Amino acid sequence: MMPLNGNEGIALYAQVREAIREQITSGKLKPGERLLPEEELAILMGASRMTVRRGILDLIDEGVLYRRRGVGTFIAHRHIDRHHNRLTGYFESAAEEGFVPRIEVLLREITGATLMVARALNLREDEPIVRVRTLRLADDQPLAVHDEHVSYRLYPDILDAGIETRQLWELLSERGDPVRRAVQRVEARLAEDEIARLLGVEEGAPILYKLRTVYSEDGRPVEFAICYNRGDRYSLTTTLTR
Amino acid sequence: MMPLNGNEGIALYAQVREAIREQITSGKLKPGERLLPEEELAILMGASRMTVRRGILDLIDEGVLYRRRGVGTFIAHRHIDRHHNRLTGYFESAAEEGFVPRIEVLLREITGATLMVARALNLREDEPIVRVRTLRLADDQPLAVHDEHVSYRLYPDILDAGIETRQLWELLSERGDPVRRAVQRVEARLAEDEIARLLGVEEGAPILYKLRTVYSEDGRPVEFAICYNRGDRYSLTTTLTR
DNA sequence: GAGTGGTCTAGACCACCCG
DNA sequence: GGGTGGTCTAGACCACTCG
Repeated sequence: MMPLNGNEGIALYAQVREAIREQITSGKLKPGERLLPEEELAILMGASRMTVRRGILDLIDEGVLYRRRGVGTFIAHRHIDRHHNRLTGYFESAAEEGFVPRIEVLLREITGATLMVARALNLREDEPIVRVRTLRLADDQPLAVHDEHVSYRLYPDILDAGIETRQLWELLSERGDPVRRAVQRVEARLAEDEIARLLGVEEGAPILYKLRTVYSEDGRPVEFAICYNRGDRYSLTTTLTR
Repeated sequence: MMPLNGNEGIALYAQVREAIREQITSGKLKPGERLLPEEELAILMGASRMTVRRGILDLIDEGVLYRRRGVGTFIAHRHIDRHHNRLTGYFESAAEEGFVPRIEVLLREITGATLMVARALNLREDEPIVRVRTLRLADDQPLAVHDEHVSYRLYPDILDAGIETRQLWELLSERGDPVRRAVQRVEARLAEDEIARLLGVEEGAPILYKLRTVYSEDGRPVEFAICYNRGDRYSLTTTLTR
């Protein structure tokens, strides 16, 4: 472990974190081996113990390291294990997973909130909302139908903003409501007439049905989506921690 | 915000965190309002700024607070928003969600790893594994069929340990491999003959199909499960963060 | 008892945002 | 320019684990 070279503009704890990560990915530190104690790392890297510690804690959070009190900090096996709980847009996901994304707008309207939508968005029933129904295609094959809802009062001009090529909440971010987290629930269902037709599957084909509420930084719900995903082409991965 | 009373044995930052949380849940601090600056809180609560900060950061992680650089720390709306990414056992979940859990062991055997199992557990194909198939019931209604797999070499005596009433990985924890995280993938599928019969549904009924690999603290995969969940009774909730 | 991580302090300087 | 959070320091004491 060498002293850190002066990467100016990057926080020291981040440099510590990446230096340790580099030692692992380069194979100088192997799974199961013990990391040097915080104190020694601090001296070697020319940082305070608290700073080294912060870098280490980041890596523990990622599952790259683990520690046992009174014993030491160790390199975990299988640090391939990414977090799968990042909120990403359709185009981002496509870039990561390597497919060509396309979105077709099937419907856009201003209508009254159903009870389910109203509850999710913290509105009263029948309050005006913008509803956009889109078909999402991956490599030109239908993947999902989304029904997205936002409050019309909060975002009266959202329909003019190029929904064809952007995820709705990317637009919301630019309007001063940066989305920060989402809660989604999935179920298995069967395709019914219209959804089956749109997705190009038989009626009774399996559908991963997903309800997603997206919250802005300040904790307000800003978007609610009902998603019908083709069971044969769509799966969802999650990381759980104890 | 009062000075902390001497709750001995509890870390000061945790007391800070809970004191702030209490101010929010009791309504003394309302959504959208600004929290006192770190410096002032430190003085009021009789702790150092770094300690107060740590408590605040915990709450930000939970989505209870949010902050803007150079501006302040604010109380988020809707702090109902729990993290849904906690790895819990069937009996824990039942206690939280309020149903009566029951597990019936359908099959237990020592067999060779299929390719899928071997890949997940980092073994070679045909290496001996313990396989346990269980039926999980909620309020005496079938909910899911699980096929759980662990390495026979690592846990030769796992079959003697009361799988009927315990989740497999709870036993693993007691054997010195505390489970720490899991990665699971879900898809929608249709029930086929045997699974349909076991779950008490028609063939072609929707099934939430889940593959779950559970990792121990040190990052080794310790358990791999294939789960068939009844689509009409089972849903899965996840929190995503940006 | 020696070594480790867990907590905590009382400062400090900086970057950012606002009026 | 004044207030905020973001980073960083150089110590300190404690709790836990292990031989």
